Amino acid sequence: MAYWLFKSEPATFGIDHLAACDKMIDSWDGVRNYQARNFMRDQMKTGDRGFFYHSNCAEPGIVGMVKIVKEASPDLTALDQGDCHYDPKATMENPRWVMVDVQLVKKFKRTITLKELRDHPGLTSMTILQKGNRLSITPVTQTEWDIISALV
DNA sequence: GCCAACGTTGGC
DNA sequence: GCCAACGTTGGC
Repeated sequence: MAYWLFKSEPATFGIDHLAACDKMIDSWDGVRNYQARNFMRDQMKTGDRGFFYHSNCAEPGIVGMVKIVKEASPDLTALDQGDCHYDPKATMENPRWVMVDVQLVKKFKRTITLKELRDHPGLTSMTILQKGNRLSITPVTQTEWDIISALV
């Protein structure tokens, strides 16, 4: 089983949005970055776990845990001209982008803040903490997962 | 294939 | 709102 970190802006789609979904399941669509797409397409398996991270907000940090309940499938929002993630280069034959379905496992009682993550000596090599990192989906190691889980 | 210009991300 | 860092685009 692998571990991941899913970044999202709470103003657009936060953990409470996921909690409000039917069975607390939603498609992680709208990803328009090849590296992030490839993680979903090539590596994510049903049963994998992920942290839910809030970015671009007053208190950035990890706010909960999700699991993958459906592996990669075409992200059809790319074909929808009315969707804000519409991609004119996507076609039925080659949808170009994929999504996975995630289910909320747990909303944490508090936010594990970005500062807290940065200050932890065991997390210095975490991808999300590297300078200039902007990927919305990043792998998390077992060690990082365990450390962060213990902070909750 | 190079690379300048541009758009986006995201912490602060 | 600022701005550093990065990805994408498109002319050549």
